[in-house]
Amino acid sequence: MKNLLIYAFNQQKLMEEKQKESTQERDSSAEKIAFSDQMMIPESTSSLLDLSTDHPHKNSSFRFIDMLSVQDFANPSSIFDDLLQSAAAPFPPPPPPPEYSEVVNTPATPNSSSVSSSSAEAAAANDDQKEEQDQEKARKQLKPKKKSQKRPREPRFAFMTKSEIDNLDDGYRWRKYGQKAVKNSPFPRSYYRCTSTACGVKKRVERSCEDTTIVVTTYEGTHLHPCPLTPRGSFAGMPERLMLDGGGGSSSFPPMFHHHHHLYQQQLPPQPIQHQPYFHNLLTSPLSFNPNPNPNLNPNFNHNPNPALYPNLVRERPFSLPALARDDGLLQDMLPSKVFEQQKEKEEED
DNA sequence: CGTCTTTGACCCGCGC
DNA sequence: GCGCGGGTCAAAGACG
Repeated sequence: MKNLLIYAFNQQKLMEEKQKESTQERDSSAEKIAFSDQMMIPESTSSLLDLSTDHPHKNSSFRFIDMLSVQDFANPSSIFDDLLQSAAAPFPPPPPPPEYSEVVNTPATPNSSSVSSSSAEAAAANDDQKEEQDQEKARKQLKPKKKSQKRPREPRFAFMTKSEIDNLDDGYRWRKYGQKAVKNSPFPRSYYRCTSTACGVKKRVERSCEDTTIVVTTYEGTHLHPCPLTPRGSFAGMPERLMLDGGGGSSSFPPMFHHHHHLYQQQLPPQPIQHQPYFHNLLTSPLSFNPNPNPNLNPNFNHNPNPALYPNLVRERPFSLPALARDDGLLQDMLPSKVFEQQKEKEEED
């Protein structure tokens, strides 16, 4: 299986940033364009992870979690910890705790009336619902929908994976609850929800229409439970502490990012890594997103790996950024417009 | 029988 | 107001 991790992002931060920009830079048309779909890509994630070469598990049944399981959990911190810190650096509140309230997690929309739509209002809405339910029942047999209760966007993180498998196994159990055709794309977008009760984490999986080997996975929300894996032995040989951390716990993100983070923290460990076949390519992608070259955001991150240190660089088929730039849907949501611009310029030069 | 996928319908936000 | 598109629901069916 080929896997290619490219980046992650916190879209909520983007929303805030977007709003900031829209108010502060309203006069700059160029900026307006730039932020139409801009994302922040913290440096810690601004490189593409290429897991495709020298992989011992060539068969298609290789599971995503297998790849994830090689992480070194001596350092249990998630890459997203850094990622969030990085992304949040210019912005005030860090991502909400698992028991976040809607207020906390409300997007920075000043005129949004949803800010106060937390428990009290929900209770009131419950009373209303009872009455409305009778009416609704009489009217239709549709389920009573919650009124006036806008759901704030959960923090979202997306990454691209070079894989032939759409639904990558990240250690959690997901239930597919929807599938929609994506505009301008022959590939549908699938919607998954974590099967654990009271865990509202969702993910969307979409395949790039330009590079069909690339799967875009967007995680939304925070896992409130440990990683349920796994009866199938995916964590075989994994240290217990790893299981405890397991990508769940405090981190809502795929366990792989722990490893990712770890590698970046070490900037390629000097000693040979046992699991290197999986991950030592991660830093060596020919594609390096770095729209925000601020070393202060994450000093641990080596965003410009030395090719001499990473001999596997450019071993895999180069990621088609122009193709991505033309992609629609999630890809456009996630790729920074600056990347698009740079690619455009490049194309124009050619 | 429980779990999961499929799929059409519905809801809702947004832009025009 | 209307249409469009994204996101979600839930019934029905498949599967082990």
